[in-house]
Amino acid sequence: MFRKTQHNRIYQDLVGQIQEAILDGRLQPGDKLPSQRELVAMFQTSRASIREALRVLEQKGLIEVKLGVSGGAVVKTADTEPVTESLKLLLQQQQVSLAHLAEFRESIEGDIAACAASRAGAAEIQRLEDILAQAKACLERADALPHDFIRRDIRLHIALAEISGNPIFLAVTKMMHETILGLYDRFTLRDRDVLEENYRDLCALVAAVKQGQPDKARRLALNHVRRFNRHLQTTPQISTDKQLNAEKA
Amino acid sequence: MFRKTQHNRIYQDLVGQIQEAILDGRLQPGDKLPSQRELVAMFQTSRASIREALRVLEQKGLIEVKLGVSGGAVVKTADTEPVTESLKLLLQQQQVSLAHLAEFRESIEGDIAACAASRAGAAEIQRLEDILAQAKACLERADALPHDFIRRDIRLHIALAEISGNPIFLAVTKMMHETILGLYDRFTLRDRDVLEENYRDLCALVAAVKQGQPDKARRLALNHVRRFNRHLQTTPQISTDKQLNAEKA
DNA sequence: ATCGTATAAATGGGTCACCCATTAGACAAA
DNA sequence: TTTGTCTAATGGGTGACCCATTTATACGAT
Repeated sequence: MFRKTQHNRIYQDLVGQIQEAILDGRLQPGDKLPSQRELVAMFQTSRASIREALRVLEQKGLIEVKLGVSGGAVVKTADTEPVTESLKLLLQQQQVSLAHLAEFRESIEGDIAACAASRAGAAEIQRLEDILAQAKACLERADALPHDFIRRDIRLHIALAEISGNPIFLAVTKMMHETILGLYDRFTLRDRDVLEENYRDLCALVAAVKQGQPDKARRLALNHVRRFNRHLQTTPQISTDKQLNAEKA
Repeated sequence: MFRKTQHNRIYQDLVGQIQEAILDGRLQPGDKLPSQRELVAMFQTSRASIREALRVLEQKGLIEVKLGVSGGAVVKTADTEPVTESLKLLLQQQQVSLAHLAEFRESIEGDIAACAASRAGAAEIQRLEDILAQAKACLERADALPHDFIRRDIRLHIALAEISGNPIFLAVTKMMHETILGLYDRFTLRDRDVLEENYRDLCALVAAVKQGQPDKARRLALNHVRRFNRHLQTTPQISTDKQLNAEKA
């Protein structure tokens, strides 16, 4: 029937107006907003309110604020980072288990690989092979940490998501791997055998992408993820701070 | 090699500390943060910095700030809203198309249905059938709007995601449908035929879940999504403000 | 002329002392 | 019991102010 009375907090109004200008295209990426003191004059409000609005716009990923003379708020190009960030928060709050992540990953990684296989050009394939070469170097150098290899592994999956051309795949992939990486410390994934097996999986996957075989790429990616998930399940798990906190309570 | 010197803006430190407390579980949903003036004393900083931090946390969907005595910042329960919000921003900046959403949805909706089919108990099936009954009523009542049916359609998909038992499926499903719903106004999806076809799809899908046939459920869900996506592609699209502005420029 | 250095100016970051509107609860009046 | 009023605590908002960073410019030594 009736709705709650609106408490128009000033900064919300400012955020709305500036956001609208950006989405309308009146403000293009790269454009500089007026200085805070000018905005104070334009909007007839206080600097504190202006700055609260800028903080929110910054958090939304719409602007970037730089320091010093000729600094100020600049409109950013759209990016998946805010989506990734909030997805991560959501997952961390809902106490998502590795099993959940694994199941979800099995659901999409194959399709990402298939998309990438059908859309990759020469430049994209070169990029994948560069990452593969780096990963190989990590395996062969005696002083390289397992962590270094894993970073390349993740970079390759993110590259595949980028090649897929679908920003949702990209955002979700980043979210998954950042979340998994945050859980890595809990696992002692140090077996050289496992890493080398991973590497062979990736080589085969990139080869399928190179040959433009979506179905083969999908199958290989799925097997890769499944094998990886099995390793996670059988690897001893180290307690996290969070769990320790929960036990204390 | 080197990283940019850190400009530890105070509010970022505050956001980090409070966010960490929430993610660690030291602050539970419903818990009240100290008042702004108390936080000033605790963190030895100014109220403006405190408030900038609260604005950011609010934007992240971690807290909610209420007015008046016994008001203040309260830890919120996790929600998909921030993800949806930033995804919508990406969409409006034309970085994500409906085709991207459709592709992503085809990638996971089948697996969600399959999970649900293998995990649904009697109570869950009853719930699905209740929603189906409501949807049927929406089709039969002359005064029901297409919008009402679509809301039931969405609720059924969300229920399936809940039954799947995987919070990532749930979060992603909510995100997808909230985003799609936001775009509905651009489409004239008013054909009764389309809605009834949708309804038959859902009936078959629920039946497969009831019979505990994951593969059949997966196939039906996938066909349902594909057919829906085809309708979106062939339905006349209504221009948005942004496109009108772009044409003017 | 060239190079380095000091200086000035503009910017965002941050603090402080205030004041106002909202709200819950205590309490009095009807 | 109901209604109105007062009070205190809270978040919202403001303006004056100072500081650190950054860039352009002026100026001086070579």
